Parts: sequence; C-alpha cells; structure tokens
Amino acid sequence: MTQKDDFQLQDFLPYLLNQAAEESSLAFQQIYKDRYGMLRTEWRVLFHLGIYGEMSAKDIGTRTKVHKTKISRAVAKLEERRFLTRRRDESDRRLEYLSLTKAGLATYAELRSVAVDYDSQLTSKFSHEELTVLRRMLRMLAHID
Amino acid sequence: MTQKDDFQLQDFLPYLLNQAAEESSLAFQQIYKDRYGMLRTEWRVLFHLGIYGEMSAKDIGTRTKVHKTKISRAVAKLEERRFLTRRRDESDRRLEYLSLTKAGLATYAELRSVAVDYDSQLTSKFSHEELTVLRRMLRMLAHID
DNA sequence: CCTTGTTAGTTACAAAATCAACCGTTAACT
DNA sequence: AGTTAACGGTTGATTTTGTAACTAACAAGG
Repeated sequence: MTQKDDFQLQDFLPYLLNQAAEESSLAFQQIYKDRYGMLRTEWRVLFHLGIYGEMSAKDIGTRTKVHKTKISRAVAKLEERRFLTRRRDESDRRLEYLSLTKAGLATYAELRSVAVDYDSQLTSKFSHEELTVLRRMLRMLAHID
Repeated sequence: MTQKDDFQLQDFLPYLLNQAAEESSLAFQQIYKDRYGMLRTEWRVLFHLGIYGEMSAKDIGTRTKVHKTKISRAVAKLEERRFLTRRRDESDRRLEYLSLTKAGLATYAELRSVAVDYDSQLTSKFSHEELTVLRRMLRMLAHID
C-alpha cells in the first residue's frame, strides 16, 4: 500500500459527501429498518405526508427527486400497512392524493422524534455558525430552495 | 398540500447530506457509467488502487466502508476487463494484493482528470474558507482521518 | 369528434445490492 | 498435534432498484 499519486479521494466532494451521508444515516437507518421495517423511500414518503399533509405521489417525487417507480412501490407498501390512504382527484382522475391514517401519523410522530434527537446528537459537535454555513452549502449543492 | 407540521426535512442532516451527495454525484456518475460502463464501487476500487498503489480487497473495504461482497464483485469485474491483477501473499495465503494494469492506470488517469475538473466546477461557487469548513465538517461526520 | 402527445401511476423484467452460508487459511488455546 | 475460532474472500438465494413498456386519463389541434 504505497503512495503513488497525490489525488485526494477524501477531498473529492461527491465522494466525501457520500461518505458523510452514509455514515450519518447509518444509525437512523438501523432504527427505521429494524424497528419499523421500513425502507429509505418509505420513511421519506411517510415524512413528506406527515410534514406537508395530503399530497400526490408526483409531488413527493418532485420534492425528493426520487423516481416515480420507487415512490409507487413505497406508497403501495405503506398502504398495505394501513399507514396511508388514497383519494382520487375527481376533476383529474389520473391524480390521487395521499394522506396518512391515524396509524401512519402515530408512526410518523414516533420516527420524527427519533429524527429530532438523532439530528441534535449529530450536530452537537458543531457551532451554530458552522451549521448555518454547512446547511447553506449543502442546500446549494442539492439544488434545494 | 397544506402545512401541517414544523419539522424541516431539509434541515435534517442525514436527509440533507443524502440529497447533496446524490445531486452532486449525478453528472460524474453519468460519465463513469455511460462512458466507462462502471458501477460506483468499481470506480472507487479503481481510484483506490490508482491513488495508493497495490493494496488488498480488505484494505479497500476498510477505507471505503463498503461491504466485502460488493468489493469482491467489483474486483472481479475490473479483473475481467483487465484493469487489475491479483497477487497472492505467500506468507498469508488468504490475502491477495491488487494492482492496476497499464490499461487500468490509463483509465484511472482519464477518470481522475474528469474528477478534478468536475470537482473544481462543483466548488467554484464557494470561497476557499467555506470549502475548508465544509470539508472539515464532512470528514468529522464521515469519521474519516 | 378524432388523432397525437403528454401526464400520473403501475407493472414486468433485468440489473444490482444485501445477507447468510460457505471455502481455504491462519491464529489461539489446550 | 488437535480443536476451535477468526479472517480474507467468494458464492447463491433473496430483496431492492432501474429501465422500459404499459394503462388510463387528459389536452391541444385539426
């Protein structure tokens, strides 16, 4: 394992971002996976509906930039578990609005509180100013807002 | 789509990091995938060998935190394409050292230059100071160094 | 109306990731 | 030496994802 090159992989932003994203998601993933039997897209859909209320699969896909087939399957799984219900838009019958059931809302509330705790644990190592800079830069990189 | 909650998904660090990581990897992924027919783990292995020279699959797995089955399959694919060769460690015959062939090195050099260009394009929106802060924070989150 | 195109969402099939079990080798302990 | 455990790496079965093609519904232009 001898040095042969001066390119620094850990300074290459896409790589570094992926490493940070994976590592920082790990413990949270454990929880929604092991404790709630959910996949990544599923908790994301759950959270979107929990936060924004009724919205369509298309809306969620646009916001998360997740492909519609993944959304479709996540929605089907959440519906099967009675976490959400669908409602046809009568003026445009292609659309269906999704909203959480009581059970879905309860699960969202639980996971949300896990997320809040987890986030404050993650961010505890940094100052408020640093976090402001970090979030702004990440949002720019993610093309959010 | 009515507001129902004040939890901000785009401030939840694991989510924000994943969005930034995915978006910032997209165009680079297009290149190694479409132009070089590679998978994520494959370019990572290629880069590790290009940067550090000869190393074992285990070493790569430790550094990248990628599971050994994924490494094993990426190595097999790269070997099949004659980008690397294996050499048994005679003092511990479980280990094999991987190193790039001439063709592997050439491909690495090409992709490396793409990566350098791509990175400077990504980082051009930020100041040197901001980038220093960002990298330091990401390394802490990724538990690198 | 009637084509042609587009959209929201689903499905089928191929590709890839995950997980457990496996092989051969080395290490540790008795 | 002999047993047991651990390690590096591979393989096979299952799950998840990606890609394309498909409904069904709407929209625009003739």
